[in-house]
Amino acid sequence: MPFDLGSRLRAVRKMHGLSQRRLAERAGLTNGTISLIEQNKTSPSVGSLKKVLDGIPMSLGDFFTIDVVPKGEIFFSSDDLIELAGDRISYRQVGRDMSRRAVQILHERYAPGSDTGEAMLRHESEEGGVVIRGRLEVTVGDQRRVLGPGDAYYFDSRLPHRFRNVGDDECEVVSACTPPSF
Amino acid sequence: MPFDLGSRLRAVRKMHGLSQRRLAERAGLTNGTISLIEQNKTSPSVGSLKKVLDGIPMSLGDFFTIDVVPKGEIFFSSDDLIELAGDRISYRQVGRDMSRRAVQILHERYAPGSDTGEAMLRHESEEGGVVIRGRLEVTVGDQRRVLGPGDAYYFDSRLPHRFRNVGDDECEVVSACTPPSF
DNA sequence: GCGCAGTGTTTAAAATTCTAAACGGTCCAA
DNA sequence: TTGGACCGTTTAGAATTTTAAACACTGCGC
Repeated sequence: MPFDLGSRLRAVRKMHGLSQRRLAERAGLTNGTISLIEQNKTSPSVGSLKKVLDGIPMSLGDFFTIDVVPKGEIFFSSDDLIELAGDRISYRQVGRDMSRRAVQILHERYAPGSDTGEAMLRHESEEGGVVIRGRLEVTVGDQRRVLGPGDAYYFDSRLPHRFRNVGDDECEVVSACTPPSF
Repeated sequence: MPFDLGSRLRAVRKMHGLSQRRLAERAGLTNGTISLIEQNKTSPSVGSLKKVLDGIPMSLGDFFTIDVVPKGEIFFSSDDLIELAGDRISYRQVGRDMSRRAVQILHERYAPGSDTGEAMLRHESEEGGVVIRGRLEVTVGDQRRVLGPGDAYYFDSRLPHRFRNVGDDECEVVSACTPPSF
């Protein structure tokens, strides 16, 4: 039961696109320290680890709780959506087992070239959506894909994520956020 | 934002009824170390902290995530239950806002003198119940109370807890556990 | 080829944590 | 009151982490 803190830190750091030196600078430590920690050659003090995480930024609670490898699928092709509907109306579900994942559907539009920027991590949040029109580039952790009409996404919001309209036209998306606000 | 690891450890340790020496022994450290950590006079290495938590036992994730002071009420008098019912049937809810707390109701009986012992902590669990007949001693963290007919409890299962029938007769309880199993 | 800027890694010395033992306190029974 | 058992705290020295600087490697422009 050796807790693999090194790999965990390395995964988190790379997900945020930081080098050892850049993270060390932001954390107020040296790059050597980051290297030793990631190789499990030292066990950092909680204070040092907190400094490192402040440079990401991420809380200690999230660091020890978050799944380093995203569980379940992230991307779904248009055909992968689950049809829940009757005959007149079509409800197509993103993701399979949503029993533990209460979410709320929204409808969004992105002007050409618009960009959400890198979003902060939040605790206990999930989000998903479907692209209706246009081309949307979705980045989740170290995974990235351009989605077209009919494609969809679903992921744990604690992973860093970003949306960009990379098409020439307005982009229309049906998205969902959690927890449900009404 | 100095993370008050010392107070957190002290609270967790006391909830489990351990002295610094007893915890140190179980963790394979010295009592002095526990003392220094709890006073925030040193910032333990993550390895040392893990040893300490193994002696409790508790995971690093739980340690940094758990609420040291239980949120919300724990105990409810008979009058505090929320009536949800119609006219013929009475549904009385334990606790006020259950929207984020999906649980499952059970029906239990305790023979005189029976005792669950100290239960392990589990992640992401909640439980509650109502005493129907008899007298049930409920211990949650550092709080303890003897409940009679009509009284009830609700708490985060990650807190250590214990049930004892302290009466001379069988004790009947309607309890609930999470997550729902059907 | 060369230089340069960027990686991650290693190592002796400085800084910090951890141990072992002592200290002072309370409580309770003899 | 005395003793014993337990409690949390403190402190010098041993063990570990962290630093600072060097090392080795890759990719890119010239």
